[in-house]
Amino acid sequence: MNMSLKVERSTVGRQVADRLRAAVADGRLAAGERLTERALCDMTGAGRASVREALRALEAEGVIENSPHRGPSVARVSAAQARDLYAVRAVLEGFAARGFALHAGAADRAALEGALGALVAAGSTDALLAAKADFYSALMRGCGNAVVAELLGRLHQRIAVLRATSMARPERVPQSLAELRGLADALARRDAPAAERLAIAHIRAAEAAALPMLQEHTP
Amino acid sequence: MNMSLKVERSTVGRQVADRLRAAVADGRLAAGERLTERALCDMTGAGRASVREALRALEAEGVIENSPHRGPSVARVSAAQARDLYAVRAVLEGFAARGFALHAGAADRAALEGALGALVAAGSTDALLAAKADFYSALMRGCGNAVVAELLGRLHQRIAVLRATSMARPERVPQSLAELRGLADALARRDAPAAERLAIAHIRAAEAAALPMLQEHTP
DNA sequence: CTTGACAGATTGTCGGACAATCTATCAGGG
DNA sequence: CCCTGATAGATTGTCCGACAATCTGTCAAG
Repeated sequence: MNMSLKVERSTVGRQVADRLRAAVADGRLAAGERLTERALCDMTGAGRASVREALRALEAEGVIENSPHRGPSVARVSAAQARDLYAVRAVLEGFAARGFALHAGAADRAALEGALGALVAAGSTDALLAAKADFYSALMRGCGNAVVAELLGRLHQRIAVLRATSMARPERVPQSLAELRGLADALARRDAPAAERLAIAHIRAAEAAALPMLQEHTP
Repeated sequence: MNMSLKVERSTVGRQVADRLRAAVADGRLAAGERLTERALCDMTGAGRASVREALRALEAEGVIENSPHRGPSVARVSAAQARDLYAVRAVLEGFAARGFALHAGAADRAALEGALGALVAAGSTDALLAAKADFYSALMRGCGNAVVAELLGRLHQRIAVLRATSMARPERVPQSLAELRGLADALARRDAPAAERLAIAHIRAAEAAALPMLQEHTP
């Protein structure tokens, strides 16, 4: 049998973690905001044990920071940290793109193309984000390296925090789309060097668009 | 003031995590071994809350695996995972080496040279491991990217688990030392491409020495 | 204005308790 | 004999309450 139906055992702690993650990603919890356990208990209805569990998970992901006896707060991403974050992401995503070009299966290639189609056809912002997630999901599955997939997942979380502090720039969407199409073409051609180069260029462009917003806030 | 005297607030949970980490790294806890909270409480004298906290941290680091209602167990690293682990480590460490070559400060360069000196002069295995840790510590500080330093720290943890399952090969020490010296030379020359190439080659060699041990255990 | 002590708030940690769930053992049927 | 199903034990997930340790802000004294 090869049916991978993971039952996705959901515990309260994980639900709380998911809710907090989402709240941070869409800006309901601002960067630097302090989170008291009591408040989170009241907010979620969960007990302190579950809340603390969620906080540990988020802390490990880098979404929140915690110092003993002072309490956790939403991670504040400095300009320097953001630069480091994007640099590492570029390296890893370039590696993933190369891996996909070299040894991705037919299913993952099809999924990537499908996501790209949904990407260009997306009407709403939500649809666009969903298609983007699908695109990256296919890329990660097809790159043949579970570790890089895991690490990039966390980096994306942290960058999502960052993106919530700056703001969305709809004017960059067409440019970003063109970059992704170029990447997808290289992947389809199995052109590993080009894929790596384009993936890195894509991240660089995203960084160049996002960083200026931060420079002002963190002198 | 610029004196970074971090007080290293130690909580019981972190102490337990450190002890478990060490126990896994040196093989006292074998890969795949199940860990019951009760046993850990008795072993460490800490309460369940602290033990669970430590378990969450180790789980996030990839040192242990956990599935709800079944309990945690020491992570079992398959041959495929090990391959992925080394591949990502090579990419990241190459990136770090490049960064160090390009913009490391004098202090970090001196620390690297000092660690290399201690490395060749090391008499015991403990001294050798300590010097190696110093070497990597200097490399991470000098690479100018805190994110890659953090990620590599975790990867090293996971690889330590792996190394505990296979065994130490003292016959590779001279070869490994020569590789590190070559890397240090390239770093001192500020030769970024060579540094990246040598760092990657070093990881590849370590992988080639470690992987065969795993192939047999995980068919 | 700086320094020091004080009080409030919050976390770290423990112990106990109960339900939900997993695992292994064992009886019964084909 | 092998497979299926139920039962019991063990373990985790979760809550509650409690107390000490520590941080933070306020306020008085110099």
